[in-house]
Order: sequence, then structure tokens, then C-alpha cells
Amino acid sequence: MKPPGAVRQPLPRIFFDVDPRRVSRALLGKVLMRREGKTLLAGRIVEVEAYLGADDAAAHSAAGPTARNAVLFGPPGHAYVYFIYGNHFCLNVSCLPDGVAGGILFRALEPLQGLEEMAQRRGISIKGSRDLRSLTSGPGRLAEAFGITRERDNGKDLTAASSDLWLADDGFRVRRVQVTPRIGINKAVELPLRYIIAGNDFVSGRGNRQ
DNA sequence: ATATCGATTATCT
DNA sequence: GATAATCGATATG
Repeated sequence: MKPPGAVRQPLPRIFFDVDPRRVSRALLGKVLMRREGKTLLAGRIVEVEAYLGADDAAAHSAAGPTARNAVLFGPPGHAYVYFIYGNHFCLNVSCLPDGVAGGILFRALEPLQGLEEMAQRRGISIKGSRDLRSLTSGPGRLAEAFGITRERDNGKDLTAASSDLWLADDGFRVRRVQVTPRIGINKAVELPLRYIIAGNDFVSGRGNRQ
């Protein structure tokens, strides 16, 4: 694991300029970072879902470009943030070249740094491992813990050195990737496009123990 | 332990 | 007017 300073370097745009399925695998084990003044938030990516541009009825881009999903059709490496169920924000990163839709939904993180700040924003106190899990296990939860909103972050270039929200490689290597159908959708239910770090306790849902 | 349900609003039909 | 890439609370075994 590199020292904290080394993860200031964001993953480059070319990292995201390929098929979402490939980017999904590559993103597992990487770190989502947020800078807020002198506070640094960090969480290891343990669960993501790929949303394809074409041939994927579950993707927000399925019916063509709109004001809401415009980022998915734009250049790779940008944040697509949407508001859902009148309650929650969810974070995605755009993939594939400009003009081609595709994205990845961040579904769960393992909190690494800034846990107190995350707990404060989540409105919980962290005593046991159960509380730790509820910090960032789930797309709405991790967005809240990282203070992600549509107004603040939608369209943000996550590969820019000046960005307060970015993705980094701290040297962690994933042992085994597990692929399953996606969660919480009603269309294209069977497609195996959910990627998790096998055995990781911070994967959302009923756990991932072996 | 699992199951069901209400919250609450931007977006699209 | 219906729906949604969710969450947390409540009910029940």
C-alpha cells in the first residue's frame, strides 16, 4: 500500500475509455477519494455494477440522451449523479468515448479514512462493525457518507488533478472477483453485471461471507 | 433471521 | 400520473 500522498494522483481518462464491464473489474480495489478542506475521505471500492449503453434495458441511457442522463453520453471519467426514490443520490462514472453511453454505479465501499466525518453525515455513531458496515454499504449510503449530490458533483471530471472527488490506486490487489446479476432493477434482470470483491464484508445486502 | 412497507421527488409517459 | 440503479423501520417466525 502506498503512503497517503501517492493516492492524490487520479486514475487517467484512458482508464475509463473502454467497455464498462472491463472498467468494473479494474475499479474493484481502487479508492474513491473526497477532499473537503483539510479533511480527506477515502473508501475502497468493493462492489460496482456496469450499465451498458446499447442492449441494456436497465441502463438510464437505454432510451437515448436526455437532460438527466447527458453525462453518460459524454466523455469518460465524469461523475453521473442521479436522485432516486425521492430520497437518495447515487454515484456513477461515465465510460467509453464521447458520444457512446456507458457507466458504472458505485454500490459499496470499505471505509478507509475520515470515518468520523462519514458517520456524522450519515447521522449515525460508529461503535461496532455493524455500524461501520452501514456507513458505505449501499449506493445511497456511500453517496451520503461522501456528501455527493447532483448539484455539487454531477458532470464533474473525476480525472482532473484539481477535482475534490477522484479515483486512485493505492497498490491494493484484489484476490478474486465475483460476478452476479444486478440489484434492484426490473429490466435485464439476468445479465451478470454486478462485480464484487469475493468475501469482502462491506459488500451491500445480506453479506458476502464464505 | 427474512418479509413487507412507507418515504418523497425528479423525470418521463 | 406512474415510476424509480434505495433505505430504514416495523412486523413476524
